[in-house]
Amino acid sequence: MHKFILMEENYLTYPKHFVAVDCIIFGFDGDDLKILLVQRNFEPKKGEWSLMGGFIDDKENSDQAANRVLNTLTGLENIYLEQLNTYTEIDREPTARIMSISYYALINIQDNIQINEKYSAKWFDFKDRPDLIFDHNVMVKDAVLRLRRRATTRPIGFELLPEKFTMKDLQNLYEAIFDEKYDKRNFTSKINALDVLVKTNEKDMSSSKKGSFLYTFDEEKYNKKISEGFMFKI
Amino acid sequence: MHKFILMEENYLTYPKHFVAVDCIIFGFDGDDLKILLVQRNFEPKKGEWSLMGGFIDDKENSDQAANRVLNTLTGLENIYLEQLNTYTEIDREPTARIMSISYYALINIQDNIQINEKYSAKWFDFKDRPDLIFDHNVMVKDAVLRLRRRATTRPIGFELLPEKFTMKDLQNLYEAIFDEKYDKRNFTSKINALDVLVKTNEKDMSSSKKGSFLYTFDEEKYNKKISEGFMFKI
DNA sequence: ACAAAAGTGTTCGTCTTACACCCATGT
DNA sequence: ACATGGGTGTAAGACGAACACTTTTGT
Repeated sequence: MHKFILMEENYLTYPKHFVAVDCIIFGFDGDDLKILLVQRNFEPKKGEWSLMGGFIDDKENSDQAANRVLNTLTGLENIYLEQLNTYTEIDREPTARIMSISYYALINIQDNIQINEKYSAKWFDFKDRPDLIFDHNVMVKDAVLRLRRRATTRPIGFELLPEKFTMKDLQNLYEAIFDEKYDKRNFTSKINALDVLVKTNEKDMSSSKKGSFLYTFDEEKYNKKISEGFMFKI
Repeated sequence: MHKFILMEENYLTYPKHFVAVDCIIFGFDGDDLKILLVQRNFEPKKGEWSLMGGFIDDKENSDQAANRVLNTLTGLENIYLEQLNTYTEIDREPTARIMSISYYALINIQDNIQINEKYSAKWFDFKDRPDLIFDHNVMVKDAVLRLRRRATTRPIGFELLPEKFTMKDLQNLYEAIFDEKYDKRNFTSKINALDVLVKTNEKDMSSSKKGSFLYTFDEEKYNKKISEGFMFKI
């Protein structure tokens, strides 16, 4: 039978635990959804692929830890990060009991990122990612579900696309996230109905002879819509 | 500048933390959404209202800890519990740094619950709950958002209603969760379209002279629908 | 002139919403 | 007989899904 441990006096007699964060880092290159993974350079499981993680320090909260980890790996600041789940199985890592709070990040690959070489990190096609250590596969599966939910709730492109993008880019992004194909006409009119994009008069000439118009997000309108609680359903 | 703490060798040099669980316990009495709160019987904030919580032991994961806490308070087993967020602000409690993983529970108040008297717990109308200690108000706000999301994704009545219930009960429950009123005819036909209820030939005579039919959930159909990924939108 | 991608509207069916009257029964 | 809550259907509008042709321009 289990010894009772409830919130009572004498805090200090209770056990303490290692707590880490692990980041599921999503990117988009215009065609495919990507995930940034690191190759472990220490035992156990040295050489295998894993999420980028780090322990939480005494002087930071978990959001700060996740930002720090991400910044150490990519040099980026102010990245979109969202807490997901906390994994607490006793034997989830073999070395010691370590709880882990997962975070997912959305980053725009085009911001030329200087990946810290110390961590042997690599972008993988999401659909073609390697098997990961420990429970990291589960974390990734949970994260993509959240990403999809988030994408139905708000147009997520802000974070994953460059400042200017074509309608095709945006459609490719949604198709990559949901692993589905959409009709171009329906997609366009749904996006236009949202009324959060601004059509610039520049064209991207790289993909066709005709060229396709570039759009930007109207951040103000977008934030207004969010605060009014709109839902974006593809 | 911050000292780097990343996942590397020498796990044991990293700091450890207190980690607790806190339970947001929802109930439904047929009319109103309820929340079960406990009055602290120790300092700090002795006498004030809070969520029921407890520290995570070395030999249990957080789900088990949440179940234990809930069981200690109510004597109930196998309650629907779902992990929510993890709160890690350094000063979220004044005594020591304690991280807390929140869980929400759905319980059917009619199962005559023997609340452990040691904890001076009390059911409050959700809309009329007292101010809570620390960041527990935030936890509750986050929890009700999740409850609403969950309720749009699956008919949640299983957990919050007694085995047999009237259509009115179910409507009252959804109205309580969303704090909105629905049209009786539309509600009924939407529920019927879901095809997960079984109409018994018993009536509840307590609410009217005519009496109203009692329903049960068809658990098999319900699980089948869930696995097919249906969405229940009110 | 042709190849290759961009851009654009309409129709049909389904779902959502608004709305009001009769029913069964106990008193 | 009447008061109380229970139970039911329909019409109008909004929304989602399916679908194909014209435009532009570089080669």
